[in-house]
Amino acid sequence: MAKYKKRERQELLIERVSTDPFLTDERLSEMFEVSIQTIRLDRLELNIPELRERIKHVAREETDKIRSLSLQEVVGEIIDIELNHHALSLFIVEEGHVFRKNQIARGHYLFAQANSLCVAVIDEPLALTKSAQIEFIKPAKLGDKVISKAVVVSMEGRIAAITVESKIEQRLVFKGRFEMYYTGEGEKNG
Amino acid sequence: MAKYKKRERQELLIERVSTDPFLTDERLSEMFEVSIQTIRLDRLELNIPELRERIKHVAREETDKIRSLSLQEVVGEIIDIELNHHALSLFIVEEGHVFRKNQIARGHYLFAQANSLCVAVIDEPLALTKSAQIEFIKPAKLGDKVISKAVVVSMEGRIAAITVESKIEQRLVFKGRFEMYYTGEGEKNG
DNA sequence: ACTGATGTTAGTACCAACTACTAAATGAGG
DNA sequence: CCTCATTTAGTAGTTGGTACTAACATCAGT
Repeated sequence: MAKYKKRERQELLIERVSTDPFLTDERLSEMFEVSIQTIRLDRLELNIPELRERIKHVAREETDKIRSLSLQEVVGEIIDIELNHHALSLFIVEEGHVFRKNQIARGHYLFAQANSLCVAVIDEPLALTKSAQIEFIKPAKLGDKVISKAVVVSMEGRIAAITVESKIEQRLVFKGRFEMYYTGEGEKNG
Repeated sequence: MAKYKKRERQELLIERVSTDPFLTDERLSEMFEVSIQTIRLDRLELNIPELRERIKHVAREETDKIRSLSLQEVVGEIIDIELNHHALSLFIVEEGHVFRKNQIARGHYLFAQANSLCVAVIDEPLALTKSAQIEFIKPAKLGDKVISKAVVVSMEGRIAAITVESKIEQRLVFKGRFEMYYTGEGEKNG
């Protein structure tokens, strides 16, 4: 019994095909040392589509992803906002955001969430970060839902001061104080 | 002459196929009201591969993008490093990094470059950002090459202090002071 | 009006990578 | 030994092509 049992083989098959969708039945049959027909029966039972359909699917999916990635301009989803006063956003920690080793989110994603929120809360044509003091209190992990709240403390002479607090299940994980530079209609008066 | 001339048709063909790689010769022949053979001759002359190859190409390209995006773990390319002392990285501002309105790079990308560099320069199994004070001195624009330099000032009691300066053509655009928390082999002794 | 070049269409044989189906061989367990 | 599950073999048909040959069609120039 050099080969696998049906059950075993099918589990491995799922894994192989999902990590490399470009495998033909022929290649797979060589890998598992079974006939092509067996592979086809397996795919049938497991509802795995044929090579071409898999590739097509990948191609379709990925053209979609390009869109959602250029929308990654803003990190986190804004769930409440009152311009020039405060704003709330939600950021869910996904695989791409964490260190593989320990599943902890890279700091710059938490920063990015806070920074995006600061840009969004300022109701002016131009808003750029001027400076920030930030603190990472607890690490955020894969799957965590981070709620970030920005509060505008003051807006004077083209500089807004904003405080941000990010929490996971009510626990503070990040806080920061941002100074934003802005210009806009009011510029004529100043 | 309801149809197009050869020249015209071929130009349109390129456009159609590049905007939608999923078109079969049959669909294309209907669109241009010519025979399938004509479409095939056109593809041959224009070096346009067949449907399946086009799809495969898209799929491959995009799976690469995913990889390079999850490799976006580190923002910027490290060009010189001496562990626990200093490190240099290059970050080129691309379309995805800027505000569409004014082509200015979002602050969190400059932060991410600096932050990644701080993580990289610490030669310990775990290194997390604890706090940072940062300043954005001048905006970085589309196409700019940002060189970031991190210098480790001290490493004591699991906390490293690092200063970072980022420049575009010798001009300072960003600076920051990072505190990194780290643990490693030395943990047993502490 | 005839000739030639260019462009278009038709048709055949072949390919990869399948699906869908039937049928036979093999194995492992009771 | 028998039996049921599993595996293999083999055939016909599909899609979306390549590669090639041959037959038109069209128009331009002489």
